[in-house]
Amino acid sequence: MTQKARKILVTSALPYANGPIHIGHMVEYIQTDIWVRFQKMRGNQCIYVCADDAHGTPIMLRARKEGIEPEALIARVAKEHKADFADFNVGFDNYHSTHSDENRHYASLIYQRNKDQGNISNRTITQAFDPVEEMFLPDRFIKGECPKCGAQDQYGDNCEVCGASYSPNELKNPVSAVSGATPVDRDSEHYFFKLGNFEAMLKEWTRGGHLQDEVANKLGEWFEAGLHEWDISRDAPYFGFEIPDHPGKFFYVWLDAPIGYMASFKNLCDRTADLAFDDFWGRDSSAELYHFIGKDIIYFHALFWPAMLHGADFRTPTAVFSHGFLTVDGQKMSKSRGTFIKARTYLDSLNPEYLRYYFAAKLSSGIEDIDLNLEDFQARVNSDLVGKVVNIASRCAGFIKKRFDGKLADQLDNEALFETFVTGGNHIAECYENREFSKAVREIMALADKANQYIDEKKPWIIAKEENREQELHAVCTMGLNLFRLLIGFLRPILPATAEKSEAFLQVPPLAWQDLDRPLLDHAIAAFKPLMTRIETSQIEAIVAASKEDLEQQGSTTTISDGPLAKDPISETIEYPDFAKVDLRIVKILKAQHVEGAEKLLQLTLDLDGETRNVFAGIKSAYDPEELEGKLTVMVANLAPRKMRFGVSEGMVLAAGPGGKDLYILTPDSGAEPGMRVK
RNA sequence: GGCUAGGUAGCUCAGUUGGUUAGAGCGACGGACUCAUAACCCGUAGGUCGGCGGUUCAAUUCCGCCUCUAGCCA
Repeated sequence: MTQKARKILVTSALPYANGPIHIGHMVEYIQTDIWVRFQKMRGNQCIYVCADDAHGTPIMLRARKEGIEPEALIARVAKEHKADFADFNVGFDNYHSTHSDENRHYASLIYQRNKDQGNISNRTITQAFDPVEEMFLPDRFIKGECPKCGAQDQYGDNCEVCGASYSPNELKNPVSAVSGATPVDRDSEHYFFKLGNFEAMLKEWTRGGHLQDEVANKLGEWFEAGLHEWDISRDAPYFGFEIPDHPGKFFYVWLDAPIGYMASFKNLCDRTADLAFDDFWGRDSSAELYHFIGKDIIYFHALFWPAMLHGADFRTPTAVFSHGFLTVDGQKMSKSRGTFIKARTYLDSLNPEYLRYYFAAKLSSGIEDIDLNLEDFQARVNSDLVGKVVNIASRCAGFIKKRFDGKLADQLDNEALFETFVTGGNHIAECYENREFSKAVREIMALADKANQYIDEKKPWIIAKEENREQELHAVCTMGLNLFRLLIGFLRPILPATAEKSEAFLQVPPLAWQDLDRPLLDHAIAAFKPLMTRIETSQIEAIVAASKEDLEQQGSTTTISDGPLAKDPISETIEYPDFAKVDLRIVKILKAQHVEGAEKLLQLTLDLDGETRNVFAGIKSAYDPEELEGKLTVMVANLAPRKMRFGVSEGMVLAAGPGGKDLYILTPDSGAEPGMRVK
């Protein structure tokens, strides 16, 4: 099987340079790295580049807040990012920055070529402007009351409480999140990328096998809605590249971010012999180009990016591979639960190979989210890697060392079994190629089980005690170690450091896939040293605890301005008669049910000492109906009935919290009975 | 609100182009073994395949509605 080596360029999405890498990010870099290492093991030319995404308003403001130049901020963050990736054994061939000469060059070139082709337009738009800071405000830097539900402290594009989407100028009492000033409208000329010019090209491209089916489905939505022009400019002050010939106007960060892939590759070309930029990016390039991304940024990579490239006479990607998000113990990563785990926090306690293995065991070619279940993580790594795989070497190595002077026999005990492994390897390779890592892992572990069964069947510890069976013992242990060698070869893309240690133990050069169909015979090996140790519960607890500490530290440095009281200050003072007008009563929740078609509401039937009330409460996101029934709570009993879309609501139950899952209804102390007044 | 995905044993996941007893690993329980990092081997128990309705001789699998989880809506 002498296949011609493929030329492949691979990227992961560029991490944003205003914060640390966390384990959610690592899903993508680990997934990509495994695929790249596999390709390299297969003998292909595979180049993996990435960079920090260093531009934009958040970075400018963050630097300002820290009292440093943006360049200093991004230099510091780049150093941290590189260390995190290196320590997770992510083997970039180059890691660059979007704030680089190469990127400025390609951003300007792509802009200019598209402009020459008539793909850029300009017009004046009205935007919110902070008169104190003298800057235009991105939507997420404007806060105010939700125009639909009145919730406080909502961002300029949508409400976290009721889920409504709106434009920033609809917010009530808007304030700039930068200065606290009230924004004013101001006109500015902006430049737009005419995505509509590429409709035919994109329709063909998105259905042309370059995307996963579910992603192509999702994009159908955009085509139906019609392709809008994309605003690619921002006004000064902005940290980014000034648009050629338009002083004071800058490229929007999302324009030059994907161009960072090219810039990083160019940077590598410039210091590598025999690596030519055009071979990979020229319109007629025969090389393969793959982008690994999260499902949240499909839009940019599957529409704007191919269009920009096409419009600028560059090749388009061979494929864009999207993956899902990481949840921890079934929920979004949470700082308060200690599951918002930074890469560095993990590395302080645990071997990166564990997480690489666990992610691999969960990753498929689809875009489903994957869950890091901490208990399962520990059990699975200990059982699969330590108990099964590494143990195979451990249980054979001693005999070889003590009885055979560290030398393997010149033949295998069971060639058929060895062949089974080799054949299994073909399918495992297919799984890697198709990014079905969880399938690959399942098959590798099934083989590991077979290896342990084999050893158990042969019982070398019994043979060793009998006379005249030296040769048999030698062959069995040689067999065991050869099976181990294949397993490590198969796992090498996932566990590069463990593979390296194993290669040192076996005294062989780095394993390539093509080496795996022949056994290692008549060969001296080194003394066995434990390759990997078990995960202790205390190590996981340490990570969770440290992640909670991070939160506390953050809390103290950003002063005390983050609590509920700061977000929603105490209202103006009232007199007792005002309060007395509100008739609060204890009620029993007789019945709670979902309301068909309502996203936020539960319908409650409340018992008020014989009288029943029908109340709609916006607590669906926080409570299951079953858990409410039978509970006592507090209601405003004399609130005027209000007609809602789903019926008349006769009062209001009291609950605290910012919204979403964080809503807590009030419960009286035991002894209270329905109908009692609260005062 | 619209859309794209997902909801299968205690946990993590396979699977079913609709068809007799729905699978694996881990965990639990029982046994065996001692070469090995209390690892490994053999066996047992565990599931109204998210809910309701429809199509069908037959649905976990197809269709509709509902519900929960995640993401996107330039």
